[in-house]
Amino acid sequence: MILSRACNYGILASLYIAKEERTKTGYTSIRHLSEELNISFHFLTKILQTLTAEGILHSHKGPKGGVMLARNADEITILDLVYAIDGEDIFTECVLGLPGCGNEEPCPMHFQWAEVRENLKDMFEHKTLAETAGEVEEMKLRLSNFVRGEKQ
Amino acid sequence: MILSRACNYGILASLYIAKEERTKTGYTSIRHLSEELNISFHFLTKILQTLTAEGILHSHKGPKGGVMLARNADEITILDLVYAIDGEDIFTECVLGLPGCGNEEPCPMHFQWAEVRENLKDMFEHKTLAETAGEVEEMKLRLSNFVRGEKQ
DNA sequence: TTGATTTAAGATTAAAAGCTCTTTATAATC
DNA sequence: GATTATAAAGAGCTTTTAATCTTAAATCAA
Repeated sequence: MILSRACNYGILASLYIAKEERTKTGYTSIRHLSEELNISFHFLTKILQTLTAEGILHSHKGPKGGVMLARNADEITILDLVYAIDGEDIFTECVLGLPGCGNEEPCPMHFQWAEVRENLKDMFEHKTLAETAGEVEEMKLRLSNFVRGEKQ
Repeated sequence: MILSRACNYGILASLYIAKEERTKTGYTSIRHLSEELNISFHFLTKILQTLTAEGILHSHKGPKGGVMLARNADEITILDLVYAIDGEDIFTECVLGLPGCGNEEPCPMHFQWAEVRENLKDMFEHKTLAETAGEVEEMKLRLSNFVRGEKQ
């Protein structure tokens, strides 16, 4: 898998929050997110703690607490989430795992891989939460881990 | 990491074998491969067993034994190795990890990801061992896990 | 001010990936 | 035949990732 499971969950949850915030204000509880998306509550809590620490979300304890986007949804990209959770390694690592691979000491796939990798990065960078959450709503795209029919 | 470590090692070893076979015939011992590439002998043995079982390599026990390419080097692509070791999952999996994601029930990144993924697959498919091993030799590209100067 | 609700934090467990060790089977050479 | 070199096979250890459990801290509302 190209992204870690934590990163998958972090993206799905952030998209869900962005979608909610199109019509309501205030915090979204992690319990609610975990139920809607079918993600373990405690695991999701940890992931969202990371996003909070990275300044992408705000959190609030107590009743009516939860998390919300710390910036405008069109100022947060999927790339921001990937960086926050998985780091930037996937955009710098050698595809054959050679330490120190780069333009100076390239592995046999370095230049081709660098191109694909750049496309991947562009893809993540051009997807804002605002735009993507909009698509999710208009096109009724999936966000949850449920398979068709299994709950909603 | 996009490919497993086992897959990295399998590719590096196969390229080394292809390079050797440009000038010599017969088997290349796994011990030799593991020393040249700085890869654990037992681990590499297992990986190459898989490639042998998949019909990509031939093996031979006893003195002067080892492994050799089972087909002509221009008839083996890096994609063949990836399929044999990691399977085809990375070319079918959802980038957000949603089960059953596809054209019918797409996740919010499905179509963009499908494109990047196809580029990645093309990249692996167009790299034959013959061509790549040639480049390694002509351009003195790296194959081993050693960092510069550490043995060479 | 007490109780309920919620995130924070850290310890623990489970599963997967990566790696090592030992033994066995086979083949070549002397 | 005995010895040595080699791959095959499988058991088992280590590290990383994923997930769970427990307790603490903060906040709100009655």
